[in-house]
Amino acid sequence: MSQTHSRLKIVFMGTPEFAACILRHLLECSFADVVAVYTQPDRPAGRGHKLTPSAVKLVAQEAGIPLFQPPHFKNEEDRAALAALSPDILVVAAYGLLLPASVLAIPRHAPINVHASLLPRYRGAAPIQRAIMDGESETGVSIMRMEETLDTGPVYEMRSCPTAGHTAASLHDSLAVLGAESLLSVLNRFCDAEPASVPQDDTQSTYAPKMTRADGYINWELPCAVIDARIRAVTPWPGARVLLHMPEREALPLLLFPGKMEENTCQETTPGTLRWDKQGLCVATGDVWYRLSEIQPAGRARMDGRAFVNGFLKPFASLANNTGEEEAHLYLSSPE
RNA sequence: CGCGGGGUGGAGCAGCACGGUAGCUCGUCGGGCUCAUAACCCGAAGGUCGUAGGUUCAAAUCCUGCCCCCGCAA
Repeated sequence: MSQTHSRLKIVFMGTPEFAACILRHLLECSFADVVAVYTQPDRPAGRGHKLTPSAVKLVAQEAGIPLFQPPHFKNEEDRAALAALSPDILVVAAYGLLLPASVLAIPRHAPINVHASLLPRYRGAAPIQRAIMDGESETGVSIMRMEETLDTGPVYEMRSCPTAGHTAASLHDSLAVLGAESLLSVLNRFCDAEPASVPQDDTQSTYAPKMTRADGYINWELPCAVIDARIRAVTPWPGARVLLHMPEREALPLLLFPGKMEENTCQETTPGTLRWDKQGLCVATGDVWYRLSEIQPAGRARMDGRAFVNGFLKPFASLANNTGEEEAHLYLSSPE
């Protein structure tokens, strides 16, 4: 692993946690020096609209690495500042900016990118969520040479990872680590010469557009497996959103978290119907019952199914009819 | 000063506009029933009602400051 060649001079560009994870790995790398970090300018975020630094910025600051936060590279002086760093390689991961050719041409060796999918599939902004949502059994990371067009460059290396049981959040974390490891492997080869890369087959490409709130709406008439994949894909954002309709009360907005598919069929029951017992609650889908593990009512903390039944559903046992198992109805949340 | 919702025994909630006995569904502990049970019956423990002040004969309830949590928005 140790090289007799000089260490690689790297400029890193990234913004959210996915990028921060990769940067942390890069900082521990024995054959690369991160000489500067670029990240998106601090933005107002969170309650109170406080100016918030990106995850990458925090890592860079802690490591004492020079930090740049230009809003874009349209100005000659910003490009010149980057060029002055004379990087061997530009490493980009979820930076949030489409880099112009004039910037991509700056590094001596190559501008390379870590993308969370098995290219050419799932190019674009939400590859992790989209892969889960589509029911893919496997996804992964790709290390590629950047081109002017988004996620189209030749690929140095890909590593795959199963999606089973993952939420977008957990898969994101796994892929960030996998991506970092794969990146280091590619960089290591760069110490000698630019490694081989294979062009993407554009005819096989698919696009993974950014997630929207509407992606979190659930159609209960679909098969349980499809619904489960969708809920996992939108967790934690935008979240599986539904409205709980109860007799003589305003509909309650709910955020659902991934649960478990039951064995027993619910063909006799209208999809979306909620049923609860001592263990918790289930909702009817197109085929089998889906047991909800955690629910978050509007304005409340996340809680398990039993707690939700105790506090929110039991009071209705008296209003509705009660005979052992109780039912209410869940409907799709409708777009305003 | 972006908008709104919350903090009540271990959990989830009700009670607060009309101040004055701590409620509900669970959990826990003890006992009973049962071949048995997350089932059922009986009983018990457990609460500074987020925090600091104020008003009042009296505050979970009204007023003010502060802390923490959640959603929207970014």
